Amino acid sequence: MTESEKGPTGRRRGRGARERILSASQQLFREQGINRTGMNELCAAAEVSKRTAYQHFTSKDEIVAEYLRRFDPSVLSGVFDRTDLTPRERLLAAFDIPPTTPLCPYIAAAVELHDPQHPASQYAREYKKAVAARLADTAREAGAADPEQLGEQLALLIDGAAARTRVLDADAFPTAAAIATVLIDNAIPATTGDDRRREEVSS
Amino acid sequence: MTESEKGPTGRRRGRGARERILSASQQLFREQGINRTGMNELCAAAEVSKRTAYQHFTSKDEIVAEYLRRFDPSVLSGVFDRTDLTPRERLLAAFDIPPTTPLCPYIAAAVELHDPQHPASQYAREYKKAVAARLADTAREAGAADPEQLGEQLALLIDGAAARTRVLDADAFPTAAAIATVLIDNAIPATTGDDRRREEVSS
DNA sequence: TGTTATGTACACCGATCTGTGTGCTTAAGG
DNA sequence: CCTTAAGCACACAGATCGGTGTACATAACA
Repeated sequence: MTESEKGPTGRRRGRGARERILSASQQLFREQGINRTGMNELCAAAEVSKRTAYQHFTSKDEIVAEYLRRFDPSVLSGVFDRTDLTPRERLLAAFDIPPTTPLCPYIAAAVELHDPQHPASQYAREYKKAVAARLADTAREAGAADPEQLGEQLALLIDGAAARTRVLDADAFPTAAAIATVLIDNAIPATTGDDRRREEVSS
Repeated sequence: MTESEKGPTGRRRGRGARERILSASQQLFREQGINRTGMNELCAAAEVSKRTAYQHFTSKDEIVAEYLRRFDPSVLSGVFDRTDLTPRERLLAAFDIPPTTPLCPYIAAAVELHDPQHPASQYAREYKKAVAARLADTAREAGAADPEQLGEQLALLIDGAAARTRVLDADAFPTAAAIATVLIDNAIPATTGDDRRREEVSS
C-alpha cells in the first residue's frame, strides 16, 4: 500500500484524477450526450472537484476531444487483428457489434459539436478515414478487385447502421451485414485469392 | 392590396407570424443546429417579436417538432412520383441529392434532442419508416424478390451516406448509389417484370 | 518539522438559455 | 368612433452553463 487508496477523509488517490474524469466522460457523454452533460455533473460522477478538473484540462472541449481519442473501439480494432478469421470473415465480423452503444460516438460528436474545426470533430474525421483504410487493407488482402472502393462502401454501411439504429431505436446492423455479404461476394471474384472455395467457381 | 404588406412603421402582416418562424427555423436549425439556435436569434431572423412567437407556440420543443414536420423532403417525396422513370430508376434517383443539406435533419434532431420520447424524435422515426416503406413499394413495383428487405437496405444506404457526409465533410452519396446499383441488380432478377431489357436476360 | 504538490469544498462571475410580464401601437370591423 | 385582435419593444425572472478565486486539508519529501 504505497499510495493508491485514499486519505481517510478527503483526496482520493486512485488512478489519478485524469483517468477518473475520462472514465466518467465515457459513460456520461455517451449516455446523455456531450451538450447535456455539464461539468458539475461530470466532476461529481468522477468524484473529482471541479477545480482539480480544470487543473488537468484547460476546457471542456479538451476533455471532449480526449474522450473521443480514448474511446476504446475494441470491437472494431479487435476485428482486424483476429488471425483466426479469413480476411473475408474479418470484413463481415465488423458488423457483429449488436448491443454496443446508442450511437457511434464519432458521429454523435460531429453532430453535437456542430463545428468541423473542433478538435473532436477533426479526430472523428481521422478515425472514420482510418477505419475505411483498414477495411480497404483487409479487402485487398481478401483479393477484392477495388479494395479502396469496397472499404469505403463497408465503412458507409457501418455508419448507416449506426445512424439508423439511433433514429429507429432498432438494431440495423443485421441489415448492414446482409448488404456487406452481397458487396463482398460481388467484389471478390471467386477466381481470386480468397483462402477457401477457390475451385468451386460458380454455383 | 387587401393586406399582406406591412404597416408603415411596425407590425408586418405577410404570411403570418407562424410561417415566418417556421421558415426561419428551416434555415437556422439546419445551418447551426437546434441546440445552438436560441429563441432570440430565431425570432430576430423571423422578424417576429419573442412575445408573438410564444403566442403561436407553447415552447421551443413544439417549434422543433413542427419544423421537422414541415421540412420539405421535396427531393425524396418528389422522386417517388416521377412517372417518367422506371421503378428501378426511381430507386436510384433517391441517391441523386448531392449538394442538399449538411445532414439529414431527422438524424440531426434525434442526436441533438437525445430523447426518443421527444415529439420530434418520434416523428423522425415515423418519417424514416415511411421512407423505407415507399422504397419497399417501389422495389415491389420493380419486381424485387424481397421488396421489404431491399427497401430497408436502400434506406440504410441513404442514412449512411448522410451520416458519413457529415462526419467526413465529403459527399458520400455516390458511394451509396454504387452500392444501391449492386443491390438492385442483385435483388431484381433480370427475368422478373422490370420494364425494359426483359429479353436480354444475361450478359 | 516545514515545504511543496495536489486535492477539496464552495461560493461566485458572466454569459446564455427558455419563457413571461407589461405597456404601447397599429390594423380591421362594426 | 370604439372595440378587439394582433403585434412590438424591452426588461426581467429563473435556471444552467463553463470557468475561477479562495481558503483549507492532506500526503510525500526534505
